[in-house]
Amino acid sequence: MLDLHRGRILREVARLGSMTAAARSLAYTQPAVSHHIARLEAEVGTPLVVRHGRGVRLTEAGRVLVEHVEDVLARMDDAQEQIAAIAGLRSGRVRVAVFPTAAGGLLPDALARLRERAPGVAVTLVDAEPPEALALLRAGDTDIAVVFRYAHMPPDTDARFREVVLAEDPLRLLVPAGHPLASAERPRLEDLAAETWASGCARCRDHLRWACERAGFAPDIAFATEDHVAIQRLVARGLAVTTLPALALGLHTEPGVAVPDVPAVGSRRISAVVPAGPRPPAVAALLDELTATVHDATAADTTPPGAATPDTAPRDTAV
Amino acid sequence: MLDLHRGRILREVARLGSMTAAARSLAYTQPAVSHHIARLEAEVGTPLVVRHGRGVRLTEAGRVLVEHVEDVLARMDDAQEQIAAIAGLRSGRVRVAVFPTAAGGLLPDALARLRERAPGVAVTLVDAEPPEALALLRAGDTDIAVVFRYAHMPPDTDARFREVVLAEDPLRLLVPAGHPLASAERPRLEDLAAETWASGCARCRDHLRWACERAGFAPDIAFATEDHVAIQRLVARGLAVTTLPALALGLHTEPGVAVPDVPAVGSRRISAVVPAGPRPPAVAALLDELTATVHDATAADTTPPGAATPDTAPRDTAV
DNA sequence: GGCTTCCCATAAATGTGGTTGATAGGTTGC
DNA sequence: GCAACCTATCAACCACATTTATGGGAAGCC
Repeated sequence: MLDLHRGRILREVARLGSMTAAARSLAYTQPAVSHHIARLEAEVGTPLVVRHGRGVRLTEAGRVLVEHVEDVLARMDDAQEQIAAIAGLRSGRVRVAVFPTAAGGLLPDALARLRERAPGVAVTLVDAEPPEALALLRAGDTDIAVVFRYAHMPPDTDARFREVVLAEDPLRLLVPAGHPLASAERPRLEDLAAETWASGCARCRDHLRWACERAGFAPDIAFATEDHVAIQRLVARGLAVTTLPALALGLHTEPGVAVPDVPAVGSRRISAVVPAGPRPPAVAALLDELTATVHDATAADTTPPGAATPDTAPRDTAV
Repeated sequence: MLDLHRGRILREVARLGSMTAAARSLAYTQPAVSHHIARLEAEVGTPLVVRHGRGVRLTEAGRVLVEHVEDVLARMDDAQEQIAAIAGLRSGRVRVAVFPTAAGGLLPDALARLRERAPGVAVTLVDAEPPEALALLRAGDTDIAVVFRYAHMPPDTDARFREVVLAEDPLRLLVPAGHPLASAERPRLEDLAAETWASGCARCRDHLRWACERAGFAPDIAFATEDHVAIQRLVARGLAVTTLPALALGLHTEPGVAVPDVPAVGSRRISAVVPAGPRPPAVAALLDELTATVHDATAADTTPPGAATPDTAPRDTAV
């Protein structure tokens, strides 16, 4: 059996062309290196190096061996790295800051999967709207920020972080059951413009205004609440119409509201933002489970036909 | 650095599901195996096995490591096999630099024999006059230099190399057919001195001048060409006389030239020069076949009675 | 050519690490 | 609850790797 330790010494001899230099490089004495090479040669039964001027050159057999050793050493490094990742999952910690809807609609499933895969990882979760979540991330007070961004909002480019796109969350139109729009195949603009609107958080309101403006009217927004149950109940009572992300709709659908079978009226992009650079194993694992969760969910879910996953597999992009 | 030896022990533990069984299988004691696993775990910083009923099971980290170890062990076996192939002449490479006459008169037969004995050995051949061949050898750009040396040339003593004498190549006198000297049993000095001479390479010319001077005259050298066919044709046309090594004469004998049955007018020593020290198997094999080739050739060949192999069997001597 | 410098090979002494044998603790199955 | 079996730990022994010391050679530089 060839000893990898000796193989590494041979590699160093090959690289430096001298046993003495290899000894220096490896913090050995020269006779130690000499001895190891001799042992290696005895084991394989053929010369591996020949003296050449000052120093030594490899024979063909030596070159062949070094080539294999190179690959093997790289492979062992891989193994060690992989094990370190697993070891990290044994005692890791992840802090997640996540906007409320995802805290209910995405994280529980992802965390359950993580618990199964890495029971030792301790997860703490705080809910925070995207700006606050990113602030926490910048301050180093969270490891992952799960955020969303509407199309009209500019992506802030901060090279210190990476955005992993998780899903496109389509916006559905919500009207009271029995409302004329409930059965309309294509809502007419003037009908929408005549409605009273309810809306959620500040960013959602901004988006609603932006989208309506682009369509050619200014919505009459009479109600504003971040609670998606409350907002649905306002609709159910016939007080307003609204738009709601499919994710929120999946958490709770109030009786008395109708979701017209019309194309999505827009969408928001849900992403996980993490610090750039190497990720601690626990963080990488939770990211994995997050992407896997949304992938499984959208694959199984046929209700929201506009609910499109990103065209390509979730990939890292500069924020 | 992960020790492959321990990796193999872990593999056996994984295979058999028990340290005791692995110890039996590897002819170790149980504590030895236990100790090795513990060391391995200390090195990677995470448990690799967990007790499970009677025996042990691998953790995920353990499974990952075993997987890598399997591949690495296979790879090391490949390496050993490949080296064994080189050592066993089933593979390998030899580079030969050889002077032109020997490239035609010696190498083809020797290489054919080598091919038969070691079909896997790849040979590359370049022709080079002795000084260039030795330069290639010194630079490490060839494994064997086949060279010749006239008696008047001093052997250069370079302890880094070994000279294996292959043959003494006698110089034959060549005259036009029908020439008075063609039938002379002993050419008279004044007849030779009166002739016009042709000669080959620079070293051959030097030797001709040196030999003639020793005999007591200065030759009139009118023609110089390294091509031994050209030189023979000059003789055949009656333009000159010359000397030619028997080896060259064996390659081609031009109609119209006569080789007087007189003692050889000198000789050159043909040698193979190789780096001192242990020889790669393929190099040693080609050296063998070279000596065997000249031995067989001179044994079978009765035409040049003066063509003497060295008194002793070819042996290594410092150049 | 003689000198210095650098490199490899070998031999003996030393220290670290592997192996062994004995033993204790824990789990399974009857 | 007992017996069988397996792993963990400890101390002693042994082997091997490494070091220190030394000699021989080759390369480069006056």
